[in-house]
Amino acid sequence: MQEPPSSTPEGSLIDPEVHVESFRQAREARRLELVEDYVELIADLIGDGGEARQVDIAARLGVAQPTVAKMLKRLAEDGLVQQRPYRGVFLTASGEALAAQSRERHRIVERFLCALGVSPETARRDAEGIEHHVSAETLDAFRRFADGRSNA
Amino acid sequence: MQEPPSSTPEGSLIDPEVHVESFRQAREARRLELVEDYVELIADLIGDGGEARQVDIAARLGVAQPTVAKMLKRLAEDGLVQQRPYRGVFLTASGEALAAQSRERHRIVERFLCALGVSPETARRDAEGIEHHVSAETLDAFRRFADGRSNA
DNA sequence: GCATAAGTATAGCTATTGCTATATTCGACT
DNA sequence: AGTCGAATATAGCAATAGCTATACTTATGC
Ligand SMILES: [Mn+2]
Ligand SMILES: [Mn+2]
Ligand SMILES: [Mn+2]
Ligand SMILES: [Mn+2]
Repeated sequence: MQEPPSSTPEGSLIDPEVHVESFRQAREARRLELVEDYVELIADLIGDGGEARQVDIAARLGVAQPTVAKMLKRLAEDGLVQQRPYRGVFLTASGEALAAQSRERHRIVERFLCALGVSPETARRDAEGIEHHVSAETLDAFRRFADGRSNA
Repeated sequence: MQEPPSSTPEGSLIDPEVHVESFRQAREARRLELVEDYVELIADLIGDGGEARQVDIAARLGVAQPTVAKMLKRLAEDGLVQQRPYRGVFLTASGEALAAQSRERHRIVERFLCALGVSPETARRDAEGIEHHVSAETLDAFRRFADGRSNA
């Protein structure tokens, strides 16, 4: 069941080796989703209140505190955050870099959806998931569109 | 920029109870991603070659065959597919319904990205992930934009 | 200074999604 | 019919991401 030339009836399917690239990219993006959301949220909490506590992270993510504790340990192992026991968590240089990048992309995606005519509430909700699957090229298209709409 | 009263320094953070809604929606979408991709792919394989075999599903998703076998068992338990041992897998009525809906949304997202000026290759890759996080309202905006561009 | 509340750490559980290795079955060809 | 390669089934492992329950530490109020 491969059919390189052209003999099959319906043709909604592309080449398997091309098809698999999309799924691989989506899986990779899914793998990074949580990390990006965490560092972005930590950066926001520090910027807003000077510190990022587990309870606040847990409340905003909608998960239990031990879930946050476990993830912070992993982020620390990955060199993205530095945590002091029974204290808040802080971003390392690479953590800050990833946070800044994630936040900027998030901002652009949300602004783009609004520019397209989506309500602010829906734009906020959908952007939280969409942001992680937007490539540099698509992000550029989003940015251009949103800029064009606000200037016009 | 929320701060109903006004006391904290920076204000990039919204109300926690509003914030958590976005994360919950994204988590729920992530939970359904794989199921949607599977039924959509199975529908395409059946439409293209008359059957959906584990090897072909695995090759297109870029995962190992036992990974597919395990997922098919779960889809069968959920009543989305029907599998005959050592034979291909087929969609139930609800499986077909979910597949049709997922495929349509996928198609609209990819077409939208192309209409926005993104290259077909990037549109294909990004759509594979973005599709799962697009709400009905956003999908409608995508559809309108793409229709407008093709008519103009 | 101490009691108590709040926050954090830790243990242990489950479900999901991937993998490799191997046994079994099916199908096709001689 | 028997053989052999391809496909499937199954077992067992690991990482991720969630949970509850509970112990421990810190901070606050009196
Ligand atoms: Mn984000
Ligand atoms: Mn997000
Ligand atoms: Mn799809
Ligand atoms: Mn997809």
